[in-house]
Amino acid sequence: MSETTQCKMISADEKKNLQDRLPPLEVLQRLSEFFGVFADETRLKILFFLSQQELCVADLATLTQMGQSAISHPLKVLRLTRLVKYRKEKTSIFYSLDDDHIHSVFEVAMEHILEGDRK
Amino acid sequence: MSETTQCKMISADEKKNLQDRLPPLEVLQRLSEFFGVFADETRLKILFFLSQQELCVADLATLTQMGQSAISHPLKVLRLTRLVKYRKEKTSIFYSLDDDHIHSVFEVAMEHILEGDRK
DNA sequence: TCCATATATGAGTATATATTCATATAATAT
DNA sequence: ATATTATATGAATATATACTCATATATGGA
Repeated sequence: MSETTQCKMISADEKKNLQDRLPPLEVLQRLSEFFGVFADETRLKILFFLSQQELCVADLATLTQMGQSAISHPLKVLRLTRLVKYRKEKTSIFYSLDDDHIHSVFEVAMEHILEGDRK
Repeated sequence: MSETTQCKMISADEKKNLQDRLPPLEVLQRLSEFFGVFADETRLKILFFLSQQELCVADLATLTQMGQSAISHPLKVLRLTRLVKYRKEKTSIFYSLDDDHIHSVFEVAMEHILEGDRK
């Protein structure tokens, strides 16, 4: 914040224009939160398995070879961000994906990664 | 890892099948790193401004109202992940976007966020 | 050559986050 | 009722990460 550098290749008008077009902070916050959910290997594994089929918590723990609590916590994050939904059956809780966009998100990400490999 | 829960609604065959289809850990790592880059408001601001036009570091600092170092560090992350490119001109360094997918990434993310609002 | 400017980098710190452990809750079965 | 099973949750800890400050580098001009 306290800088001496004053390059300003852009004019005051351009500056104002650009700043005005910047999405509101609230939107930026929600965007970064959204991406943050995908920035974790455990949650990615869960999302992958759920993209294949509906699964209960215990099975997700088995599949990921992680503890039950280590699955419940990320599942809560996925619930709160509305990426998964669930239904109860007896004492089990079955989770499934709750967003059509998830596949698109992965596709774009994979494109970027694969493109990097080509270079 | 040391759990007693053994729900296993899925069979041993299903389990093996699902685990085999899971993308390799290296891919999952790179995916989570990729998303992690977008999980930061400062980097999102930088990416937005660069989506509008090529800019030097000092201008990015002015636009974001952050210090020069606070911009250089995230720029390094964006460079290493190949999301931005740069060119030198005298003592300035001009950054610009280096990935066609970025717009798609944002579009999908915005769709999710807006959909959540509707509910 | 010496100085000024623009940017990069490393260390330090403060904060966020993932995992573990222990425990709570909720539903079922005996 | 009590025990059992599946899941959720809170606290604690360990690790990662963002920002600040100080300094280094690199380029151009005097």
